[in-house]
Order: sequence, then C-alpha cells, then structure tokens
Amino acid sequence: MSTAVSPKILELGALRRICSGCSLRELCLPAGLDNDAIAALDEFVQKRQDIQPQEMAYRAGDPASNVYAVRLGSFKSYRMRKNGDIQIIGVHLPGELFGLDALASEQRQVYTEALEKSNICALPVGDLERLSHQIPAIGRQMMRLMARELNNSYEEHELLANDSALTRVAKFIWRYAQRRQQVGLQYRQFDIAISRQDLANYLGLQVETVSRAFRELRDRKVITASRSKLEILDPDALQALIRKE
Amino acid sequence: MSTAVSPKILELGALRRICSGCSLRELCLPAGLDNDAIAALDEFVQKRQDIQPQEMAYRAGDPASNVYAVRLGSFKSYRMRKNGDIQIIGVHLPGELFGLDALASEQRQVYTEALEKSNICALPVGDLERLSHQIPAIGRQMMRLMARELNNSYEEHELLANDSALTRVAKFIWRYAQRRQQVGLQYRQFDIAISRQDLANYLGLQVETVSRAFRELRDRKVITASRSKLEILDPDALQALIRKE
DNA sequence: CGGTAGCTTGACAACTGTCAATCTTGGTGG
DNA sequence: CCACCAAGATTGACAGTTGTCAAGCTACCG
Repeated sequence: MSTAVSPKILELGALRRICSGCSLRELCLPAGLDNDAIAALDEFVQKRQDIQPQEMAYRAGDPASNVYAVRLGSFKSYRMRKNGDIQIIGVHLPGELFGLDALASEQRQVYTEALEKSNICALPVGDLERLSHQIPAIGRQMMRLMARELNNSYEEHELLANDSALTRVAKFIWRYAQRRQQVGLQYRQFDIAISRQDLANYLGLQVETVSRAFRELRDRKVITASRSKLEILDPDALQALIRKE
Repeated sequence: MSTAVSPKILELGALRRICSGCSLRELCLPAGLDNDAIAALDEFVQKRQDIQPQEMAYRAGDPASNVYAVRLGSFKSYRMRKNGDIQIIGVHLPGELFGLDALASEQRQVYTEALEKSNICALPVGDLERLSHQIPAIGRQMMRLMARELNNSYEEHELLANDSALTRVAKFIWRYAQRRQQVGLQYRQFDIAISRQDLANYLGLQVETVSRAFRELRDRKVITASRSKLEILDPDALQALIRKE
C-alpha cells in the first residue's frame, strides 16, 4: 500500500545524467550548484518515474524515504481528518519539490497525489543527508528550498486570512501562471488539472463560490475558462484585482 | 533601523554554557544532540539578549543574519502589505525558534516583534551552516525544525480554510496551552500577551468576532478570560469544540 | 450515444464583517 | 493615593459575502 509509483526504464546512458541533462536544472534542487555538485547529485537521484492521474506518490503513514521533484504534470498534497474530510494544502508544478516534510519525521504526514499524467524524480532522504555533509552547497540549497516553502506558506496564510473569494481565485490563477512562466511553460493559455472541488477546498471556499468567481472573471473578460482549459485575456485586470480587493 | 536588540551582559562563566545549561535544551535546537554537538553549538550561540515589549527582533529588509530561539516571553511575526496593513503569520513561545526563513534569502521577509518582556538567543546563520558541515547532527536538526514549521503551517491552513470563528479561537487557546505544557510552563492558567486585535488578525477574523468567541467560551464555562489572563476551566469541553464544530 | 461526475446557476440562510456606542483597564499626573 | 485619560475590549444592530440546498446543465468516458 505504501509504494505506488511505477518505475520506468530509461536508456542506460541517461542514468548518470539525470540532473545534468534535465531541462529544469536551473530551477530545481540543482539550481546554483556547480558541476561537481550536480554530478554528485546525479549519482543519487533515483531514475525518473511516470505516475498516472489519481496515483499516489505517498500516503500518510508511509515511511518518509524520498523527496520528490516534479518534472512534468501536477500534484496535490492533502491532510486527512478523522472524519475522512481532506484538506488540500499544496499544489505542485514542474520544477518544484514536494515531500520536504519528510525531513522532519520518519513517517509521512500528508498524502500527495498526481492530478494528471506526470513524471517525477525521487531523491532518497538518506542520500541527501549524506550528500549534504559531503557537499555543503547541497545542504544549503535544501535549506533554501525549505525556507522558500515557508515563505510560500506565509503568502497562503495571508490569502486565507484576508482575501475575498474573487481575490483568492484571481491570485491562484495569477500565481499558477507565474509558476508556469518560471519554468518556461505557456502561461497565458494552459490547462489546470485541479478540479473546481479541489481548488475550492484548497482556497477555503465552497465549489459554488469558486464557480461564481470564475463566472465573474469570465464576465469581466479577464479570463476564458472551461473545465480545465484556461486563458488569461487581461493580465493587467487580473493583477489589479489582486492588488485592490 | 536594522539591529534593535540590546545585548545584556552575562557573567563570564556562562558564556561557554549557553545551551548546555539552558533549561530548554531538550526542546530547542540542541534537542537530540549529544554533548559534543551541544558543546560545539555553545561556541557559536550569541549571548542571551533581553528584549522589551514592542521591540523588534528584526524588520523586513534587514540582513538575515541570525536564527533566534525564544527563552522567555513571546513574539509575533508579520508581513506588511503595500497599503500598510499587516498580516500576522506566527506567534513564538519559549523553546521555539523563529527567523528560519533567514536560510532562504539574504534579506528578511517578515517582521518579528516582542509581545512582552522577553529573552532570546541569537544563532548566526553563517555559523550554523559551517557547524552543520562539521557536525551533521546539527544540520539534520535544523532540517527537522524547518520541516516541523512546515507541518505547523499545514495545520494553520486547515484552520483558516475550514474552521468557524469559535473553533479557530478554541484551537488557538488549546494549542497555546499545549505548547506551554511542552516546555513545562503553566498551561491551565496563564497570560496571553497577544492582543485581541493581533489574535483576530492572525486567525483571519475581526476583533469583534474574536471577542464574541471569547464570550461564548466564557458563557459555556470553558474558560475564564480577562484581557491577558486566561484559565482553562474545562479542557474536555475545549477539545470537544475543536473536534466537532 | 448514453450515463455520470463535475460544473453552473438560483434562492435563501447563516455566519462574520461593519459601524457605532459603551465599558474596562492600565497608565499618568496632580 | 486617587482621578482621569486613552487604548483596548465588549456589546448591539444591521449588512454583506459566502455557505447551503436544490435543480439543471455540460462534457467526458466508455
């Protein structure tokens, strides 16, 4: 029940060059590391894995043995309450790490599930800790990434504590687009694999309220949106919404 | 504008024994470290500092040179928006670290301010990184503490996304008491230095709503509360509130 | 091409926010 | 030491945004 990701065979020559040859190397864990450090990292990064929609990277209670990097696709992380309700606490896009909480405890505290067909790299925690010791730059980079996570959580706190439903949705879309832009993906027009229900849950709203926010944005000609297709028609208007309301 | 904490002279013999002799050593950064590691840590920990109510440990924009441990008192951390509004994102109690986001960037992203007369230890980030390299246990402990912070932020997300005003206040009180209990402080009856206004801000509510929640808890004989004095009369009722509503 | 899960819309209710007034409390000065 | 002042906290009345419930629509999967 624990492991769920099905490994995929890569051509032999690539095994040694996972990070070095990755298009996300400037944005992922290797960012800012020199070639030697990346070479060392390459030795430990598990091979890439395909993962299907609704497949779990891990579940709460699993041994927390890896940190993961998203290469392709997207994921949601959530906690589960005793009554079975879930609370989505994060969405992970290409170039981002997830499962960093693994460094706190032996067991996973959250669930992380693929929202669409995706591809990830697994980084064994034990190796990371050993590597951090051998190559300080890697340890520092890990710290940096965790601290970035913390800062993200502060922004989420602000959003949940202050913003109206419309602003929450606008911010989500805006930030989603920004995050895509950072890794060189289309950011004016793209798919959001997350469902309205999940988005509502994440933003602390009801589905109906999210739906109305989307309609409002559509009516104002800020975006077009059907199911998972999204296009930003008026980025300035979107930004204005975020700053004012 | 940057440095704000006024140092206080300690007797000479204590300089070498900051962590070793600290009553919080089992709960703070040294937790789980062996004596050698703690001795190494002692070398680097800046001497304790008193800090007055409303005094800032640091401001956004300051160089992020230290991580801090609370020995006594309490602190609030907050972000500031362009319009001058603040968003409180955390409250720090004895035995807890703050300023961990320092490990992400050269500049502080948030403000941290004493809520009452307090006392802290400053841990220079550069030293911590060097130490982490020399003594892997310290690096691991740092990771562990940051990951714990992340898990805390997930709980806050859940609270802000789901819980009613009454539940938010009940949870805050309950967790506050738990945190005090962990470091051996009175937890049935104590002071909360944070103002209603700040508490409301932190919990994503208005002052009036927080005030009403307190009255409700008082009416139900769950707590007694005046200004900053708080007593938990019925812990079971408090827990029940948290689990159900 | 049909079934179904997910999304949208409408009407209404409820919780929390807003505005305004009053009360407490802690600090200051006479 | 007491009285006053000001900031913070409480309370009440009302409004508004979001939640709830119910129905209908849409689009994707088989």
